[in-house]
Amino acid sequence: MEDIAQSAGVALSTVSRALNNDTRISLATRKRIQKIAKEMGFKKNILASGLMTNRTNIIGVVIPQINRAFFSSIIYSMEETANQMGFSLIICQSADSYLREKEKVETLLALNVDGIVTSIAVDSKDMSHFERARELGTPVLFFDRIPKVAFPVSTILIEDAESAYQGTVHLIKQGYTKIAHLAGPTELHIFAERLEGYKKALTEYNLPICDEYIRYHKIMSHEEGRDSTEALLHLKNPPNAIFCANNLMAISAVFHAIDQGYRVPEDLGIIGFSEEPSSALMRPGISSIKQPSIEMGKMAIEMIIKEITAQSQKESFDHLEVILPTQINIRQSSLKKG
Amino acid sequence: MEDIAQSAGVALSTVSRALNNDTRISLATRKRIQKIAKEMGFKKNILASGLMTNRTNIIGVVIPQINRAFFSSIIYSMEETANQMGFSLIICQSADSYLREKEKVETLLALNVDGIVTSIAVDSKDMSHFERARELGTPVLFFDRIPKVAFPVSTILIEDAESAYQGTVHLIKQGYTKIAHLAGPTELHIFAERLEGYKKALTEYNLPICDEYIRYHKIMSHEEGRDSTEALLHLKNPPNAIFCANNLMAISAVFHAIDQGYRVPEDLGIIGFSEEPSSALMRPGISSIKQPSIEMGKMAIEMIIKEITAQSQKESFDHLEVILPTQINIRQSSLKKG
DNA sequence: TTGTATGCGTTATCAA
DNA sequence: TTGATAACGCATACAA
Repeated sequence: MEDIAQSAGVALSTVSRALNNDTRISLATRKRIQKIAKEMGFKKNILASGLMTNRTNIIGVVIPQINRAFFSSIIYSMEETANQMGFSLIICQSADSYLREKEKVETLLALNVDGIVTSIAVDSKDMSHFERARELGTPVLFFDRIPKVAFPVSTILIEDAESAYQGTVHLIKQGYTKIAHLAGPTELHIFAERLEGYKKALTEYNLPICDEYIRYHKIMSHEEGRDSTEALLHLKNPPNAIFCANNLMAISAVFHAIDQGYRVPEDLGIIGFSEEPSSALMRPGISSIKQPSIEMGKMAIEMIIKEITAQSQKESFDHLEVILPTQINIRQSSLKKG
Repeated sequence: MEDIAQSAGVALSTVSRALNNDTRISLATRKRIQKIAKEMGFKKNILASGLMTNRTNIIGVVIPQINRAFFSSIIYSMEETANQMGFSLIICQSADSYLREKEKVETLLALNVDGIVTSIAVDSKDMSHFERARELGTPVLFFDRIPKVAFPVSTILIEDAESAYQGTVHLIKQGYTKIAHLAGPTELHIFAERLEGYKKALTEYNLPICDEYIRYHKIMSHEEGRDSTEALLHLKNPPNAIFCANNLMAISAVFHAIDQGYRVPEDLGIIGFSEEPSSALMRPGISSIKQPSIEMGKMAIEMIIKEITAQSQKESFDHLEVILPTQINIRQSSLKKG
């Protein structure tokens, strides 16, 4: 910057102001200085700038694991949105560990990120790390996996209970009478909700809620899905449909059943929650409740930036609790009636 | 830090040294200061620190698009590795646009990242932005999609040509005689290599290289794969096997062919390059050449950190050109002989 | 082993 | 409208 000042014959502070488009500097010199800066290939040091302004234009993102279709789609959308708005993203994985989540949040705060957007770990014991962020004046936003306890920040969710209800009702209406559920870890709000939606549908249609039809999973991996499907099919009174709390388990269930000689959807109807890119491509196509991951990512970044902006201008900001609708994509795997 | 200094009754600089574990400070006071710092919940401002040290412990990653199985798996592995080594990752998408890639690199440099790890965009015209990084002393590493022109940085590749050759030979040995190729954009080194490997196999086994059997794609999306498969199957002399340069097109090809009444693998054998998580789960299982994405991500981060470390200690560093082996996973989609 | 003083690159304050 | 200078939070050369 000093070189520019010399070259333009002005003071350092003038250069700074000109580059920040400060209207107090005459348009003429502003343009002139900006031109020189460009010629000299000047790029301002955001660290130094951030030291004074307390703004880095970096948003920290903490998610359990990036290489899952839902999260990678969210991150895709977040980065696209952040890019458009002039922000960068530091992305961290908690690996579903409370301790690591906590460390990551500390690191993000040490890096002076402008805000933190997160989907919490399964075993997050308390929210002290996020409270600390708020104390330091760093906005926090939760999406998808939000804390069960109320917390004064914005949240973005989908209609988990309602969607699970709809998915189960769909199975019932297709004529399936014995419906099992591959559940996620119900410590997490979203999976508890999905379980509730499933139960509500059964109750409403006078079907019994049968404990051995409900299986809980921690990782919700292919292996877990396969093993649970195996177990269900070996019951004395096996189910004829399965509602899965994620999509990977649904895929496992479909193809494990087929491998065992069952016909899908005739003998066993299956619907999953959330989609893989290939869900629609494979045969049978996997029915699923599609989460609006693109919208969710976009909205999360837009909301946190709004809060960041409000905060740096010392305006008040009302936290929002957004609930996004899902879309139920019925494919062959649950179409008994065709 | 000043508060700590007061509380400990020492000078600011002593605190700084103690927190950095400088051995010139006696172990006793070091421990004492560190304890006080922890009690006071002190976290050093990495921005301010980076201003002096020129180290941020942030690595910039620029990839075309994050929500693709290969890249999200790489990023997963990179973040895991970076986390272990005390680094954070800023992740940017180029969306396969030269301009955006260039802007992103500029931003990363303005943020004083310690290094840049990247897989270049399809239409990257020149490498001036990466040259600039090098001029500024910021190490650069290319993986997977590397520039065609030589560039004095480390690179990590897989055996593209050899793997494509092996995949094609596999099809030939299964008894397929008319083998098509769904190619990627050959502006990119890796896809040019895959095409060459395919051609080499045909030549070696005295099969003709037939222009209408080779189809080029830019996005390599599901739609492109489906349309190309459709076109191939409508040829007067249609192929009886397809080697695909990515996996999404392979999945599209398999299920489009099945939908059209072809039997896979009997009528049409298909093998893809790179895997989706569900490749092994679906029926037929999709044969594919598995890229070692986890190893690649790990190695990329380890190598760039080595270079960063060498650089900050002003040691010399020899750039490496690593080539990783692939693994060919034969599944039902290409097993004509069973 | 510790303290003092200065610098990193930028923005903000105050004066001109 | 511009300039001089302090300040941001930390690290380091030099002095003690």
